[in-house]
Amino acid sequence: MSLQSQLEIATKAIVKEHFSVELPQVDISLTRKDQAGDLTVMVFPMLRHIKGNPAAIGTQIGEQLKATNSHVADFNVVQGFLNLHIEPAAYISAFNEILAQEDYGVKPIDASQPGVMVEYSSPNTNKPLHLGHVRNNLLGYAVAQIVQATGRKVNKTQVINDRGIHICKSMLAWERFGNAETPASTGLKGDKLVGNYYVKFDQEYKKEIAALIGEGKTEEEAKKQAPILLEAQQMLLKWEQGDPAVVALWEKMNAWVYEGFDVTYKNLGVDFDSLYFESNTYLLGKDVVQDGLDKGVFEKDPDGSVWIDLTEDGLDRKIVLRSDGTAVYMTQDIGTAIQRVKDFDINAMVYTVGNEQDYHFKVLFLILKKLGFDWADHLFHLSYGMVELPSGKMKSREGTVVDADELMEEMTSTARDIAQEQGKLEGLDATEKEQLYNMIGLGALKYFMLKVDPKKSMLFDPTESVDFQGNTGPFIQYTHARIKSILKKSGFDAASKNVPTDLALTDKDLAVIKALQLFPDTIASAANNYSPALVANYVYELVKEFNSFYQNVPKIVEEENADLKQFRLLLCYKTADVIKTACGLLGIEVPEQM
RNA sequence: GGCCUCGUGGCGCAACUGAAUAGCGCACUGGAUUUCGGCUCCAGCGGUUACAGGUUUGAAUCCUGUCGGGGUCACCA
Repeated sequence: MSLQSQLEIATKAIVKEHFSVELPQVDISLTRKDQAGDLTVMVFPMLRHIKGNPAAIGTQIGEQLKATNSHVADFNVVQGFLNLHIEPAAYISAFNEILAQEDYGVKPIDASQPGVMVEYSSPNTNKPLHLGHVRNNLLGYAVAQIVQATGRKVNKTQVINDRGIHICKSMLAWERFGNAETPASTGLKGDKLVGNYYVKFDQEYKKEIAALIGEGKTEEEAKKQAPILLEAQQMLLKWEQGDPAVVALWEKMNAWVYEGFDVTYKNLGVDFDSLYFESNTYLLGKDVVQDGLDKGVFEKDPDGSVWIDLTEDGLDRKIVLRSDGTAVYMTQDIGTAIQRVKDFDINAMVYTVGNEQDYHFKVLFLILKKLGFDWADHLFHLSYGMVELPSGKMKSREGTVVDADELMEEMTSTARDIAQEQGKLEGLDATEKEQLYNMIGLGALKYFMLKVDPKKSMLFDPTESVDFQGNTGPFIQYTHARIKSILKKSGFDAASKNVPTDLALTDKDLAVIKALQLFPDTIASAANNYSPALVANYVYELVKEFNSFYQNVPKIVEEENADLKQFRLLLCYKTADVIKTACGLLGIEVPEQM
């Protein structure tokens, strides 16, 4: 149990004894650096339960804590802040506990409890993944890892939008202009090839529109009447009717896309435990509509369309079934959610989807709740903002798409330049070097994207992200590599893992222990908030604290006090370990040397 | 226009969800180390938290309004 938790319990007990009040919770935070003390008990929030002067209450609690708790060496009270001075020995024993844990910070999975499904990526199959997908994938994957680290089962999934007019457009253009090209014959990744034909379709479509306008039609008419579009719509109908030729083409081209996606996912370092194909799920949810009508949640209009009226909840009236009886997006999502709970042992779901769909998910979750599903309270829309580049905005419909593969390639290439110039790469063969460049380039990309609060739109600056200094992935990786180097040079032996509690430590030693101690709480909080940024910021803080220690402490390798030397090496060892684990949660690898 | 969301030093981001003098990185200025790794560390400069009210012992955070950016308002997905 962490020091904080122990002191929370102790404080509650004291308050109960001396003020006869049961506090629901006690806030204990790290003492600000400019104040004396280690941990601070917040007295202000107690004023709601205890009447009196905050300083006096603080003093009374402080005196009791000092008298009864061996960890508390002393205290001071400033206004409503009770600053506790903790015995160094308490930190040393905390550190000993940390050392004893193999997977410090990570809880083993409790298979008996229902899990969480985390959906991310969910691409369309008509074009390659782009910068927006990268943020989506990194966020979804990291959240999945973080939630899993708290001991919950996690199922990573994606909904593949494999049907619809968009893929028919690619299919049609390929059929017409493709000359039977294949990924094998062109050497192109399958998703790129199919994406090219999507672009080709659009070009032809625009030509036809221009021609029709030339014939005197309005733009609106032209857009609806362009022959190539009509043909694509025809193709979609045929697909829905199961036309063998169309289905075969559809299967062939989608297969190309999946091969391409697999490569991108592999390079990004993400994976999935299950897949949902929209071609299988797009009809789901219709049966629930009747159920909703019976329950009075939905209402039927005279034309046969079915709606839900959410005006009382401050939202709109939303359609859930068309007048021709076919499903809409919402119907499908309702059905898919229900299906997932049937398919897997889960009672919570996270949807990683851009913030342009905030409204959709608000409605979806509300409908599911009104339909009475008990798991509907545990749905979360991991909503994220757009990624912009220094040069301007990035969005697929504006044409200037940054391709995910190319982005990763560029990051690796930049990392290669920097590392070749200033890296320590002795003893690495060519393959290992390439792996390292890849690790650094991707680490830069991932860290930069994940350190930002998901819901905010962000600016991705590739150059800044690969900087070896500052708040970047490579800086963290570098620190890890350096620690490993120190351990190697020192002949460190991890077998002796017990630090004598009477060892005299400096503030810098203690500061690193304090930082290490925060790791489990950080993971818990990141999981509760579905926020990888908390983990990212934590690693950075830890790394800074370590560097400060490293700089201010005499050379460890030459330390003559054997106990102190071993302690400091253990501190290095465990710091490296936590950096690695924390980065792992973010999908970032850390090198042994760089 | 309605609804949602964001607005923090020149730039990029924090602030444990209401607490102390709003932190950090880049950039800029000085300094320390420069044989544990080229790095790193220490210090300085720089903010009326878009603006105006309000609630509170206490507000970047909650409420109201204004301004500005983004999103969304399909029997598309």
